Amino acid sequence: MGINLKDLTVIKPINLAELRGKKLGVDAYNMLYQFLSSIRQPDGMPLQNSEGVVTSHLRGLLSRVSYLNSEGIKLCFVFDGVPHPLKRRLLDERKERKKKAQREWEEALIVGDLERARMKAQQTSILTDKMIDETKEVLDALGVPWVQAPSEGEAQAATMVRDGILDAVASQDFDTLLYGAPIMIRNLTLSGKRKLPRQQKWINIEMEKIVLEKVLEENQITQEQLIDLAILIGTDYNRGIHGIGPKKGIKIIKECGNAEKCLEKLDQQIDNLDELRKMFLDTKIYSTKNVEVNWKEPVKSKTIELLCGKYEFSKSRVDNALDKFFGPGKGKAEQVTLGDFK
DNA sequence: CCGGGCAA
DNA sequence: TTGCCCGGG
Repeated sequence: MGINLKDLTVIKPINLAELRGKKLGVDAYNMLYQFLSSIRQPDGMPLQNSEGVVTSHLRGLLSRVSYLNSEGIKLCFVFDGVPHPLKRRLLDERKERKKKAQREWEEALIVGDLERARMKAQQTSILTDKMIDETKEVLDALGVPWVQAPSEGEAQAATMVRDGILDAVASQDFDTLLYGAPIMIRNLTLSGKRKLPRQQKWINIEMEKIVLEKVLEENQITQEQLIDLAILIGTDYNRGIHGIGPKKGIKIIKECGNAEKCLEKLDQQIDNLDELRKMFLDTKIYSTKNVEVNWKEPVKSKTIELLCGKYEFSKSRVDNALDKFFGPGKGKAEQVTLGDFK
């Protein structure tokens, strides 16, 4: 789930109005996974149609997309392609953790501990290729564009922002900054409330804007140093140096200048250092060039056929969502905000 | 996660 | 209006 760069980032709270008229590249996997894991019943079961086809991801997608669209925010979904081989270790670890969570979910159900059951169920979430295909089909029906990245979606999205095709990348993951996305948006949600795991507490979640240039400026480091720092802390693609977190990491990278010198000083080693850097730095290698994105009106009949027919959503819910693409709110899209968005 | 419904 | 709970498929 990326690295924790929160301590080093300059976070600016942002509201929906500031995003009006903006084109956002959505880290599709990131968003769908959140839906799949959180839209669940008390016992932990996801939503499904009468044939047992899971629909939580589509349920979340419909409300998120329609709402943001009614606010004049244009989304372009960016899907992950083939993961870099160095990610294998992480993916295998995740798979094991999910197996364990599956067992614990079943155990919690037997004991009747619903809260624990739900929590464990969330951890079992696996976004399948089928779900990804279903999502693309629904997006097509809604007229919402999507892009298939050859490798990491975040690299693709970052490139599109740098190329001026999009305004920002929407993701929870700070990796987005490593890929050089000039602007990222976190917590692209509607209601600001979220339940804290294991606790009765609710906290307010605000949308956040993070400008890469400001992060570098604030820490007095270069993009290359940010990447080296992340590698020292540990990324999805490599284990970090034990005892080095954001705090010690920033200190030592500024002191030594680059990862090699840090490693020398710490008498440590990191495999594939150059390959890791290349992946974050030469993003274009891992992105498709000349992609085009177009926003269209939803095809109502197709949307209803899919969501109400195949997935058995209620007609009123789908109608309501579709209205947000046409109804009174549509005018908001025209009130494009000016300025350089920084 | 989010919207609708209903209570305060 | 605001807050909380529930159901969604």
